[in-house]
Amino acid sequence: MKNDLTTEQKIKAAAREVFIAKGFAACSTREIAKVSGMNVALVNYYFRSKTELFKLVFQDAMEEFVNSMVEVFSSDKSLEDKIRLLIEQEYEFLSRHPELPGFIVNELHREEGYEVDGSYFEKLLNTGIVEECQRACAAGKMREIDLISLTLLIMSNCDFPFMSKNLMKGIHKLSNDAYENQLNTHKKIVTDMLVSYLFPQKSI
Amino acid sequence: MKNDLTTEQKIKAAAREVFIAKGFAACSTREIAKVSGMNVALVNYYFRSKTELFKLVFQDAMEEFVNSMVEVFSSDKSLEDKIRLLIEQEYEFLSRHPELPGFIVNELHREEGYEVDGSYFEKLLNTGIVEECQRACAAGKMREIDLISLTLLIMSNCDFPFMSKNLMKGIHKLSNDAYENQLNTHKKIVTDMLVSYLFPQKSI
DNA sequence: AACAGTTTTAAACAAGTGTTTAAATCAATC
DNA sequence: GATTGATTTAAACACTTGTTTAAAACTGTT
Repeated sequence: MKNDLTTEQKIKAAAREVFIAKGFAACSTREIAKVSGMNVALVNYYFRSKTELFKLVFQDAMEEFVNSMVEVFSSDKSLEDKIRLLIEQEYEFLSRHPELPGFIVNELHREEGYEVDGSYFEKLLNTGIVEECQRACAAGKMREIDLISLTLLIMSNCDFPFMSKNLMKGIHKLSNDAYENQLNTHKKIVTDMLVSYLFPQKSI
Repeated sequence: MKNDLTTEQKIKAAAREVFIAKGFAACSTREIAKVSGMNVALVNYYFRSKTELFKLVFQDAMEEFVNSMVEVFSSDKSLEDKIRLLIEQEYEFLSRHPELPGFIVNELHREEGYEVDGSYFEKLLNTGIVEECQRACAAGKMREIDLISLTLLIMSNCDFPFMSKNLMKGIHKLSNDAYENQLNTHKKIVTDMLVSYLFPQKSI
């Protein structure tokens, strides 16, 4: 098993599992302790408080979430290929961490609570993607669009399909497997739609 | 104020407010009682339990959520206009109930818990929209797309921008007002993108 | 083997949880 | 005005919560 982990690591791993699955409010320190196989007191011994432990878990989640995008923008492909690659990679990443966007979005929602540490995103902005988009727009290679809407377009079409799994399964009466398949075909649709919207073919 | 409401109604209204704002787990019956201005025991007197009360609130939310779409599909406009109108109306509805999709998606997520009562969606299917789409596809008026992906496309691009408000505000360091404005311009983008994807211009 | 420091434990703490009880208040009927 | 029923109340219930305590067990060093 994972007996090579330290107690501290075991607790943090368990906390991540439980926090992401049920959210901050819906789980207890005792549950985290039980999942980690450790004593309740150890949670506070290593992490001071449930809240402090949550902050760590949330930060990690946020970093993973953002990092999955940074690589792509750092590559030296064309802008169109970057978008294609980004969607591809996001769907791959989210297949492995399907609960992550829901976790982040939801915990950010609960009473303005955990503010977003902007530093996560500076990394993303430092890839030069913003300037690249501006240049592409100016050169007429890409549709004029502000960065916020671009972010929204991509995240909406990548994250929401994973977040809304149970809702979609309910609406269309789908099994787990059926929905996984659906996600795969949806990825292609989203790629087509976004690329053809952002990089319209010139009419002759 | 709203003193014309019965005690039962006051409690249910308060429960809705608190449940939607913080989620089932993060709020207590005492908080609901306090917000409603009533005694704790009355919550159980009228609704048997916190869980039972939640089910009522969730059902109502679900119904509102779905009803906002049914009207549009029942109208006698062209399919393209229905899509346009649907997006328009969804953004308008979500401006008034911005926390609704997040509430639904998130509470459905928590441990497979509340299954989706399919009956909500039968109403939607009974509008004949499915057949209309199939006919439009067959006639080449609309891109071939399955109903699930169509649902996903529309909901992703309508709901996610509202659900991710705090995340987006954090990423792009926006004020509340700035984000409200952003939502307005995003609505147009989404409409353009979806319509031109679903109803592509024939190449000459 | 004795010590010091860290790690782990069971137990306790006060505060908060959902829910119930039994008495008090209210409203309407006779 | 007494009686019945529904409504409201404060108090209590047993249990869970996050956190702390103080003792135990373990570690490595002398």
